[in-house]
Amino acid sequence: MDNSNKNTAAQILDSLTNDIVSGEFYPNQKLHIKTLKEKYNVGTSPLREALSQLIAKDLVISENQRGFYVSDISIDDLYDIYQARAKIESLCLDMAIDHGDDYWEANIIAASHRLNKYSKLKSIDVNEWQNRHSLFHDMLVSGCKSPRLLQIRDSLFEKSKRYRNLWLKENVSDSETLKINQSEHAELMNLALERDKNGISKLIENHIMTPVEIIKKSLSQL
Amino acid sequence: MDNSNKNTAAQILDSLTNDIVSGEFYPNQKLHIKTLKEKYNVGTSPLREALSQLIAKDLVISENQRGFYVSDISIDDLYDIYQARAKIESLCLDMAIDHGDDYWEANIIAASHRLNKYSKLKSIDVNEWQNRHSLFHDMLVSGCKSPRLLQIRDSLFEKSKRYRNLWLKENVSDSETLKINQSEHAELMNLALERDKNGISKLIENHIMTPVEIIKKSLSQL
DNA sequence: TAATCTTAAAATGTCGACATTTTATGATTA
DNA sequence: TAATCATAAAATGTCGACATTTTAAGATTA
Repeated sequence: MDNSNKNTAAQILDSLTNDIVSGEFYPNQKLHIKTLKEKYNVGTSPLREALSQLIAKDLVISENQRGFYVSDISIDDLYDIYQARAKIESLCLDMAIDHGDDYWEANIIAASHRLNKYSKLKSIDVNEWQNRHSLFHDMLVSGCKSPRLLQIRDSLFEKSKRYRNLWLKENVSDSETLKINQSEHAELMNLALERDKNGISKLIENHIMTPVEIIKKSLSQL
Repeated sequence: MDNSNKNTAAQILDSLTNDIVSGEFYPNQKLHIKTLKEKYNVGTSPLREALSQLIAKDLVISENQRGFYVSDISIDDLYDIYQARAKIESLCLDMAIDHGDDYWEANIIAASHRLNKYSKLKSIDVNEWQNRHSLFHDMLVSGCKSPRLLQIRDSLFEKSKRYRNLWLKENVSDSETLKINQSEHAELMNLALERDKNGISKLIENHIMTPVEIIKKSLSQL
């Protein structure tokens, strides 16, 4: 959050990550050291350190003496990422139902309320809606109490953003999709509070996999 | 494998990773730039690039202007890592049972045979046993066909190695533990071939969690 | 024309130097 | 004595330079 306490490398890491995930840099695009140095106004060392972290996060690849490239995307990978996300989310919910307490329940209800209220507005700011949407799902899984699984969940979500943003560029938020989503969210909350593992598992996997077919279409048009 | 094609940064990354995972560097140990430069005979840049990748992999942490440290370990984290491993392994097996074909089955049978034969020897090289053991489990999950999940599995396994090596330093391989393991391995194979999802799920989770209590004891003695 | 070779330009990866910050040491004060 | 402060030593993070490799362009040959 507060960049003043970060070194240059950590700051560029944020910018670079964002520029890749948002789609400003295309899949497979060459990342020229010189260009990046000028763009972010930094020297060689912190830039290469940031790129090194992105290698470990699979957002960038490098070949010796041939430089850095944005990781490629593919339909296979799209499907794999989303399926992994669906399975991990389901796993987290399963564990959350085992360990969630009254506070967990209360947080879900509160987040659901905030999402609901906003979804009914006439004019919707997509960013704000996404914030509330993410927070609702975060609350559901928060009960699982496993830092590592939540971390894995986050990193998969970050990777999936690349595909989603690609899709969002062409499709503005569809109000019909939004309503389907809303009824699913209500159902997710109920199943969580009723501690229905099987029910929530099936629903969440479908919920997460929903955009895949649409994104797949956008992808194959490129 | 072949370092000749890797740049210095990638080479040190391997060495550093190994030295941390094997326990040569202790948890929380300060990693002085100067010392490391001398130890690995390299300059600042590739060293810091390697450390940057280790940050992304959670094996190293850094504070601005205060340098690099080996990540800490804890009983909570030990438990979290192993539980995440158990759940992911179970998930992979579940998917493998869905997608595994004749080749998958054959590979399991072959790997099981190699592990079995070696386990019955009078004098056992722990390294060789571990290779065959890992390969057996690799074959079981290989049917899941999800690169991302398998990658997550690998990275969790790497993290768990730190704890296991800590434990191995004090406990030499116990032949009794080994025999229990062997019967579990046979049972795992049968359940896989019989496509018994529920059975294999329970067994694999127990199988993976077995060492946790023992490691926990070693840890609390430090 | 197409393919190969040569040469120039561009880009990468590594190093050591340096400014800045942190840490350790010893002096000063209450 | 204990605590605070000042100073010196050590360590970090960033930069620009440079050697090496790759890429591009043009010349040569079949």
